Amino acid sequence: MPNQRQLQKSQTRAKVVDVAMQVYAEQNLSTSTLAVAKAAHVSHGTIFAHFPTKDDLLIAMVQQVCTPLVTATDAATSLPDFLQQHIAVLTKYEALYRRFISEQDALPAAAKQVLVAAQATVAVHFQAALATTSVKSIAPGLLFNTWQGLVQYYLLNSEQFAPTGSVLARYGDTLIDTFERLIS
Amino acid sequence: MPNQRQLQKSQTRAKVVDVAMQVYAEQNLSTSTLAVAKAAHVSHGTIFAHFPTKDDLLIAMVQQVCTPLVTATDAATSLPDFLQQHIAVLTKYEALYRRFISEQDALPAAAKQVLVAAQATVAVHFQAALATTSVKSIAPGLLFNTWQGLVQYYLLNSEQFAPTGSVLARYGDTLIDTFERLIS
DNA sequence: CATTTCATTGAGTCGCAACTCAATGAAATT
DNA sequence: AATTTCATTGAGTTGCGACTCAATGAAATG
Repeated sequence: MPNQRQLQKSQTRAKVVDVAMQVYAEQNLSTSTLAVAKAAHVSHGTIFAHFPTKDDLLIAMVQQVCTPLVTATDAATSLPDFLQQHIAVLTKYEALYRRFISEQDALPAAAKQVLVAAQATVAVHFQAALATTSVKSIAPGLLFNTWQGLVQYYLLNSEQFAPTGSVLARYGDTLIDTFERLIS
Repeated sequence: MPNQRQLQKSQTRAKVVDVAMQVYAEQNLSTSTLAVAKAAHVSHGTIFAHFPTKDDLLIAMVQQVCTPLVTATDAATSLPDFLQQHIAVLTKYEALYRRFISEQDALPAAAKQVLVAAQATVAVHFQAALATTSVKSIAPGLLFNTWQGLVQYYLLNSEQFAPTGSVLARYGDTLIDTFERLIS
């Protein structure tokens, strides 16, 4: 029984989160809430009518990104498949995900926890996928960290690797290939 | 002919940089210059008498860290030696170096350039060291990025890997061992 | 139709951080 | 000894960002 008011409210909230994700994908996390309000064509006060603090808005954004990460990697059937899926989702949220990992200290503790929890789950999915392949005698945890490190390294330095456009679109396949060679 | 005044001035400057490095190793880069002044037991104005802007102070700090990185890795004679040296220097500046890579967007462009240039030089040293060993047929650049990614991954997530104390002191050897196995 | 609810507004408050500058006094110069 | 230089000081200025709240008017309710 969503009446017109409730509908309007939830739409506004969704719009704010959506626009905030675009804004923070392009500008750093200390960008003002006023800038978000302007981009979303709502008043500054509206932001705070929906999110008590800026931190709460950030948390909502982090959740929005982490959910697909977890579900996509869960569906993976093999290691190559996992790597593909992982890159695919990250590519979709590339710019914003990059902010999250590179400006972790600007995130509230609660958001960090969400990020860490998601990463842990992805690690579990990695190891499940890994079990289908035979690899070197290296602890699976270290293999995951190597993979994650490699991907994040390209993300963090995307300005050098791909000054314009998506690093992962450009180097995703290379990264997958390199990792598969390393562990075989 | 360093005057007493000139001596005093350069000492003050050195002290400010030194203390700033300690402060920013512990707190994020948006920590106020006033906090640095207090920690260094100088007035707030003194900071700006030596550094026109906060950015200039940050640049001085980045240079202070990058110099030993470049010189230490230059001296490396073999790949294992390189990895050792690299970890050794990073361990010394661990907390601060972590800030630099994790809060790059808080750094002025000039500081970023210094960081990027240093990294490029270290990469060259890596490849020189790599030439002494025979490894898989993977582009040397990708191998370096894998190594760098692995190390930075541990640094960025040091809170999880080593909540108290140095991650590299604890995992440096593991990282070296893992990397050497991967490429052999 | 009258009354109440409530999402939205935007001007205003509060606090903090970078940066300024006239004043101070000790060292350098004459 | 008198005068000048200059490193240092810290109270003050400026700007900006998060957050508040009384007002508004359209939708819900009776």
